[in-house]
Amino acid sequence: MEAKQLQPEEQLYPQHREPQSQSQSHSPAYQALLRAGPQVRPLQQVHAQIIVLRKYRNLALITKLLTLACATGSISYTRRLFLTVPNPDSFLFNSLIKGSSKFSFSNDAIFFYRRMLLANISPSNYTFTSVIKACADLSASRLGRGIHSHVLVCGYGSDSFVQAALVTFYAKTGDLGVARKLFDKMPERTVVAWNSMISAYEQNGFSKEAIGLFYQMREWGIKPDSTTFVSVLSACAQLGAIGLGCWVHDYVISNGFDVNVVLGTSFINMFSRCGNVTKAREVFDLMSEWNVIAWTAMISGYGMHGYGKEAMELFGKMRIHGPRPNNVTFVAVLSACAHAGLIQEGRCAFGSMRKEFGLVPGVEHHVCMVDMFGRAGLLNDAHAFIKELNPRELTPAIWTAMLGACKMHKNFDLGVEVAEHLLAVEPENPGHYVLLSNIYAVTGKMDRVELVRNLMIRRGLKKQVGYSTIEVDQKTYLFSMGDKSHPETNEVYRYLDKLMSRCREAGYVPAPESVMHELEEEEREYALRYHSEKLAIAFGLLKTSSSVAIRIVKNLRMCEDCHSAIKYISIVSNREIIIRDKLRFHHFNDGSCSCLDYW
DNA sequence: CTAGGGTTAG
Repeated sequence: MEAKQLQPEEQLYPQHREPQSQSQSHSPAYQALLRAGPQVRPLQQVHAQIIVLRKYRNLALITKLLTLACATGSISYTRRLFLTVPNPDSFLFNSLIKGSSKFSFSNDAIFFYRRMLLANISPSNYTFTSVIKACADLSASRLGRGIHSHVLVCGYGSDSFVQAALVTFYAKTGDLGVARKLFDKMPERTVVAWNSMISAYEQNGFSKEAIGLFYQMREWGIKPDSTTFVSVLSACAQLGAIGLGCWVHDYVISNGFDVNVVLGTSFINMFSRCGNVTKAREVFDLMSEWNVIAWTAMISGYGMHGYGKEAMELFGKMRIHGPRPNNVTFVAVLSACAHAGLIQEGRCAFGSMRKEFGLVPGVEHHVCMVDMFGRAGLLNDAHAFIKELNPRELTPAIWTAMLGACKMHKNFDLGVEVAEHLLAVEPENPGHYVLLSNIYAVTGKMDRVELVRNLMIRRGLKKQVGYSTIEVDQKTYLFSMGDKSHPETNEVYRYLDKLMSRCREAGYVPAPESVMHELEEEEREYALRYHSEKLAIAFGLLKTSSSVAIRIVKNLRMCEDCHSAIKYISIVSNREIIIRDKLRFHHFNDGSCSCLDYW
């Protein structure tokens, strides 16, 4: 073995002397471990020396070796090492469980936890925090709840660290209510407890609740930290709440917070998703450290605004100065190409994934490629691309992208064929019914539309409800079609009617009824006039001064008629209107849209 | 001698 070739004494007693305090508190073997750091080969060498020097009964030494082994990412080495320890103590178990849950070896964390119980060693609050995190990461609901009762039996029910971990666990297993109950009953709520609960809401899509809790936290006089802001900014990004997002930015700057790479990336994401990609770039340029996530966030920001050239320029810089792009980076790059019609660049980037970066393209990348060809009207290229794929790679997502292209470029024969295939393999997805009925409607086959609609009803499926949000004075208002719950509903509808008649005077021609058919009964009453984005725009024009842009976030894609109407609204109201739909941004100004009708 | 909870990109 290695150890025979090495000269252990030399390794363990280096030429230079360590500082006194260090050499007093750490044995030479321990120092050797520290020098080796989290790298498998050096660790194995020190391990061999520990065996040669017969120090393998020193549990402190073995514990450090184990945690370092875990940190290398080699869980198999860690496991083998663990099995050689004759009598592990509680310290060793705690370190091991902590390490494996921290480095996402959740199953192993639970395995070690079980071994700990089998060895008759009582778990402590340290043990529980780690093992609960492992359960959270695995969404191991039953196991986690079992461990929760174990926590209570062992008397750690009111430990604030264990409680924070439990809040996160319940949030990740979908029990938001239980998480909130735990949070409410905490004897002392640390900033971490607040962060856990705010993130719990945000991660489950309850952005408004997350922001509400943030305001409550302020009322309680708890100072937020950068982790708080990461979650709050994520919520802002989801809602398009740029007012609050800017407030956070000012707060962070004026309170001298360090904008680390995580917080910086949150700002980039928030500003991009709230429609201000210039500001996102400013944050990017001011950061002092950039990881692959930060680069990807910025590229993706350009992409969703249709700034393909800027996205590719930044990607070019990343290739020279930045870290290795990963699969997510390529999703951002390829979708930027798709939204900007950069076919050649897209092909080239896709080809480089394997050749230059050793990355295997996945479903998401294939979808981007089909989407890119499809949008550009290159249906043959899209189809050819699909035919090149492995049969097992032909997921519904690929066909959905193809179907979208067929609808966009009015290739009905192929579209119907693809849609029927999709209906067969994913009968539970309402989106497919909607697209198929759209295709029938545009060809005037209204009897088929009715057929699809009835099929959908029989199968108990409901179309996703469209809604739009707008932020006024740092408050977010939500509008959906036909919803009249808003106190100023009548005013909004009246104003919208006036607005639309001015648009018609300016030359706007509404789409024919057949194109605008709706699948659900109640929606048929409200014709195209009342799609949610129009309501939100009307509200925004009523409530804001003429100097600010109207910013809307919509959960679905905009329909063609709204897209055309909003161009006219931007003329007659003389306002910049910025809409983020499900896929990308549309900046309307003076009668034209930044997407150049390419969407 | 050794250890502690929460957060980020499509």
